[in-house]
Amino acid sequence: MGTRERRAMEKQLRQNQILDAARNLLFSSGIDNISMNKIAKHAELGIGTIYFYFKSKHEIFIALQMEGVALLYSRLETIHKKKIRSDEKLRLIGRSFYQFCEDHNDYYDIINYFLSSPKIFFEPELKTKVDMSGKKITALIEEVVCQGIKENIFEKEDAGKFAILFFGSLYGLMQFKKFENTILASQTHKDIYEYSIEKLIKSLK
Amino acid sequence: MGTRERRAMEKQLRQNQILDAARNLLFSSGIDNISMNKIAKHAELGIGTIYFYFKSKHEIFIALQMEGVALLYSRLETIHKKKIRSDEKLRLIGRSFYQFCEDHNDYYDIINYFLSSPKIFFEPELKTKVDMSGKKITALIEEVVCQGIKENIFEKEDAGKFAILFFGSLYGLMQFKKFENTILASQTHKDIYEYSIEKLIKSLK
Amino acid sequence: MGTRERRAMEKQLRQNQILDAARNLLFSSGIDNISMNKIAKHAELGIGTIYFYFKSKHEIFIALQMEGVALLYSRLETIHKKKIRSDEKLRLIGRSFYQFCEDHNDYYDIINYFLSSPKIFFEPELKTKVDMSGKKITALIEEVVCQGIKENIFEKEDAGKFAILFFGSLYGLMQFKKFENTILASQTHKDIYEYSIEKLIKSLK
Amino acid sequence: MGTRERRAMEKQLRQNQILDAARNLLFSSGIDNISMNKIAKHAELGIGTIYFYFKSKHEIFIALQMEGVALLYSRLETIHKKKIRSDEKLRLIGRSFYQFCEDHNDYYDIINYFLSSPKIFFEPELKTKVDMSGKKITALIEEVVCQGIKENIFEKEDAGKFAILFFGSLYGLMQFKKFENTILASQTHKDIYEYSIEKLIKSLK
DNA sequence: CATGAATGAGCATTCATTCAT
DNA sequence: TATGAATGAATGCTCATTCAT
Repeated sequence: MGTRERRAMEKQLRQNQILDAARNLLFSSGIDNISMNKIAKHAELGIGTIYFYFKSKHEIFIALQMEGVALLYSRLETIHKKKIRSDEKLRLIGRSFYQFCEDHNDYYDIINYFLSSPKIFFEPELKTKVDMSGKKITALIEEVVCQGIKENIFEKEDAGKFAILFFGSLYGLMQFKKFENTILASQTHKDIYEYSIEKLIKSLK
Repeated sequence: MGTRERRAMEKQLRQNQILDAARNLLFSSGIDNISMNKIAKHAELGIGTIYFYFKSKHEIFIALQMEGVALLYSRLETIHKKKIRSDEKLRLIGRSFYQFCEDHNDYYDIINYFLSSPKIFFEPELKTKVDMSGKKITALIEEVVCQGIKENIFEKEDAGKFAILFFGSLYGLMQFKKFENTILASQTHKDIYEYSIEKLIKSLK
Repeated sequence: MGTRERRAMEKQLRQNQILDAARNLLFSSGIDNISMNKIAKHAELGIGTIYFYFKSKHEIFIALQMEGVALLYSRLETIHKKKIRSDEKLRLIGRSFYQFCEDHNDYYDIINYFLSSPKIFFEPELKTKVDMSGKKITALIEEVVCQGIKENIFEKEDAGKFAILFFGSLYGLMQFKKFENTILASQTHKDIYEYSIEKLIKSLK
Repeated sequence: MGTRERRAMEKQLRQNQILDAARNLLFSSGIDNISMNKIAKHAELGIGTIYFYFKSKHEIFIALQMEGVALLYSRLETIHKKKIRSDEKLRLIGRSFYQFCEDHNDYYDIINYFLSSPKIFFEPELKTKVDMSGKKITALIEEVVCQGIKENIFEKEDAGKFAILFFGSLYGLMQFKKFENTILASQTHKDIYEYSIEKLIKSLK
């Protein structure tokens, strides 16, 4: 392995080291309690070093968000690759998103962070990056719907619109998890979520 | 009017004065730019006085959130009172929520703030308050659905669950507004939103 | 003494405490080594307290500058009040400025700071404040010149212009003090300065 | 061309490359926004490389300052070479300095930076370098005055002293440019400057 | 020669909150 | 009731410089 390659690898390593620290922090103290100095301390690096690898805090957040979306995407992709009916795929996708949010509170928080932050907040360049990574998710859902239409499982439909409805709805519903003991009263959040998946799928038929 | 009553009224007055200032600030500088000192200056009161009437910043935010929800509720209520078919009611409710978000970016931001902040964030007491105010919204939707079922416009249905699906979905979809030029690509957000309303209503039939 | 008066006095006191700290720091470590945190530590106050009394670092600098100019002005005023010929007054003013720079290296540095900082640097409001304080100096010189003209000591002259030439020249010359051992070579700076005063005065006759 | 010479030339080249970057930065973002890292990036060189050619930021600044002074000097020299009366020369020199400050705000700022920084600031060695480059300016003026004396245009005079008065005055007056709308009130800065040149010249006669 | 990763002190400023009066 | 002075930890970020490779 040449010097250059080793250098590149080390650079990658450091970046991961920083991202690891940030992710840990995110997980343990919530998104509002991450600061660059804390990340540095956690990563056992000088604060300057952090800035050497990431231009700003935003950039770290975005890297994390993209990690999260990539992880979610890979889960959904696995489902998409299965040889099963499209309606079943949608069902599994819905559940998979739920599971993802449960398993990765950290990534969920950060995706949420981007989805819910006021409109103009990130520099356009970064925003586009984030958005595009999100687009992969809805695109995948769209494909599933298209497939279902081809298979005559679903009615003819604007698959692109439905994909956004589907993902947007599930995202919105996830937020209600925190109302389990108040608004939701007697119902469990999980039940409502499952019900919603079915309802949405049925609306395609 | 007795002393006690006058006292109570004055208290109410002061509280409103503070809330007015906070609301103005929220509107003019965004949710991230509100500080207690700024509120005090705006309200032309001492900072100590603010803390006399609200014991924390959270409390002020919650009061504002409740205002927002109340405003939204009153809009929805107006619709509910109309003598129209339940499906039309749902349609109008959906649109009304959209309009509300457009008209009251300030309240939208603050409702969003509560809906999207990490799970354990507020003292339980305050949280309950917030949640309950939100419950009124879903309860109203539930009523509309029940009515529709009675009228045989909708199929028999778990109205409570549907209400949450309906409101959760629309809320989730609203967040995608900011992707109008990226994820949504060729579609307008408004179209997708309208499409979603119809889809959801249809799923009841 | 009422409460209000005591309060006002205490406020004044604190402000002076802060300004004292800043002035000391300025004197001991030069203008580039003053930071708000250092001022706070020196003043034995919390950093927040500093910001309670002064909106920004600029404001402290400006307060200091105005102190300095006021001090210089008072020295010049004393001269102006004397019952002596105007040419002698100018001579004393020139020397007085020199002495002032020697005695108050700290104030000299800060006046210099304002005089030599790039054009657009301060918020207009603050800039005006500073400028106006400076104007008093040139206005006083102008008066002296006018008086000299009336007394027929000086030729008829645009006193306003000359005042600026006079003060500007002396200011510029002061900067050359630091070249005493290099550019100035065999001459002493003081000699050149004295020579310049005389030359400028003579040019009025 | 031997190896050694080529080496020397390459060195010169690199230095210029760095200086170019620094100059550009100086011009485009002002003296307070230059950092070694920025210079490196601009010059498309490693930061280490910069430090190989200049051992500190000061050294770069000094190189730039000397460039500036050299440029000013060359302008003045052109005037000095003309076959015109010495008084006219002084007039043109004065105007030329004014024009130089207007044309080269960047160099003006950096010359100013050296002229106005607190006394002991640079390592003696560097300071001497800077000072000497400045000396050339006053020496040239001195020559002009000497010539004028020889030509009997000017009275017998200590030309060295006058040169410093002349240049110091004009430098000081330039600083007042920024007060055009405040202290200077109704007068234009340019008028005052012109007036001053004349006054200074007349004082020689 | 040339590189660029690493440092960490330092910066100006903000802010929710407390508490003596 | 009402005030507002005081706090100090915390924030994101910059920068000149070093040094191992």
